[in-house]
Amino acid sequence: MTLHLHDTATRTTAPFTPVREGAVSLYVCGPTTQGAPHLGHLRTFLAFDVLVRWLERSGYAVTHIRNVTDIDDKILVKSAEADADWWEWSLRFEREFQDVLDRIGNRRPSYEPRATGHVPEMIELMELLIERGHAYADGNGSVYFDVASHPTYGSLTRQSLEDMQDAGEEMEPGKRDRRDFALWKAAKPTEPETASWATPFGRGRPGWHLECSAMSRKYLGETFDIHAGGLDLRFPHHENEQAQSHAAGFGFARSWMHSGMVTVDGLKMGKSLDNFVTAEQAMSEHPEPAVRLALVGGHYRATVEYNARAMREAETVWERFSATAHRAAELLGDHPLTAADADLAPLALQEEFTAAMDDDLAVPEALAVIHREQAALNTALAARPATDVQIAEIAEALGRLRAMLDVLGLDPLGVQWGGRTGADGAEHAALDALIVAQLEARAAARAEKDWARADALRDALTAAGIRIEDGQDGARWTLETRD
RNA sequence: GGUGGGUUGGCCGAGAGGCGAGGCAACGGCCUGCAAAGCCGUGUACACGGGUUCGAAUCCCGUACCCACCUCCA
Repeated sequence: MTLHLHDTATRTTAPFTPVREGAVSLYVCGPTTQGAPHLGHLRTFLAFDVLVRWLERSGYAVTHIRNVTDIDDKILVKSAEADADWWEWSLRFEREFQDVLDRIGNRRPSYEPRATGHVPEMIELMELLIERGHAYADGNGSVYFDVASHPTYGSLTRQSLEDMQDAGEEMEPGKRDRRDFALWKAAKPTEPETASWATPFGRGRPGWHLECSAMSRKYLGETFDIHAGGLDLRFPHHENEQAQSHAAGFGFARSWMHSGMVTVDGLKMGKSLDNFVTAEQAMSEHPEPAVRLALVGGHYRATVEYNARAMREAETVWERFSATAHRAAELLGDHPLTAADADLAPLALQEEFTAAMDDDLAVPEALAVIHREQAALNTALAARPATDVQIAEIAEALGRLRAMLDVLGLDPLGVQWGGRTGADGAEHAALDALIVAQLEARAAARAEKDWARADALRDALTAAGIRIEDGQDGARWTLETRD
């Protein structure tokens, strides 16, 4: 089986064939930097991070573009409310997004173009659309897309113009049709001067939809492979983008991928319901890889519910992955496959894992394969491997486990999650010396069958957050990460 | 009103006509001085009502309920 991906435009899952052999051009709608990133943002960017990882693992060179909408109505409103410059406000959250995505192990895109840096490209596109009869300037600085001029408008979301719900509000005076949308928004006298740019149509600023058409064209070309984003962007944003680009004569996205929403109590996380959990909040309450697992463990198109119970499960599962990998690494010592920067790319993956990922990134099935590999490795570790052959088998199993987990961004021994020790080297060594001394005292007590003393020593360590596991070759310790 | 998606065992979550996905929890066992960790075992679930079929969670018809989008939204 080759890679199959689901295209939300056709609602079919079909073999993936890129425009250029061996290369994939991907455009992901990025954040509007108006506020702090929440789990919904994380979910979407994580979903497509896994896509990129899998494409690369499959041998494709991926050009991953994710824009930053660094100017829009809300940015202007909120920054004004906070008595801050809009550009400062915007950059502040752009940095916060970057920080949070780094923390959760998201690979950075090839490029992250900002809307404000692409005004000339947008002007060019507007001129092209006006020339072709699909857009008009209202004379006051705004430019609108003429929906009626584009017969296939609505095709992405299978909606007909007639059935579109009437917004009911007052229509902007310059619009010919209520459903026409702004390509360019006229500057308002109340807005700061820095928030508008001169154009042949008057001063104004980018409309939300136009920037994506302009930037995807600039960096990926007039036709590219995949356009991705959150499910809630399908309409109007993606419908409008497609209308602009098609009307301009571009091939635009050959397929669309949309990630499912994050819910709380069954309802979509969002500002209006005030039920959103910020990325910062989630990651301060739970280990980053657990948050990642919770968001990435379900199928990317399915809704994922965020709650304490789900997080507890994610933490448990992550700890088990991590514990198995670390136990194997301890046994293997300085083996090449225990290194944080070990090259996992050449390692063969389980066939079932590959088949699952190739089937529209079926992560739940892929995880089942990982769990099986993990159980096998645990069993092998418990069997006191001693011979070279047995050790080599452990190494191979560890390599397979790491390689599969790495596709999901969850390699417990990788650089992102702290590598071998999970702690700073010097501190860890000092702690280890102290604990080992306690464990030796406990071993002595146990040898004398002084269980009270042995248990007291263990209880003291447990109270300090140190978990003791007695193995056949003595005790090992780990830090208890949970409360 | 329009357009999509969904309803699977205590919980989460795959599957999509016949071979018990998987995970978490629970219970039992092995191991262990005890514990922890690990391993093994135990659950006959597919919203409801009809129908098709030798056989349906999976197909068809109908019903109910939930969610998303149609306004800014990852």
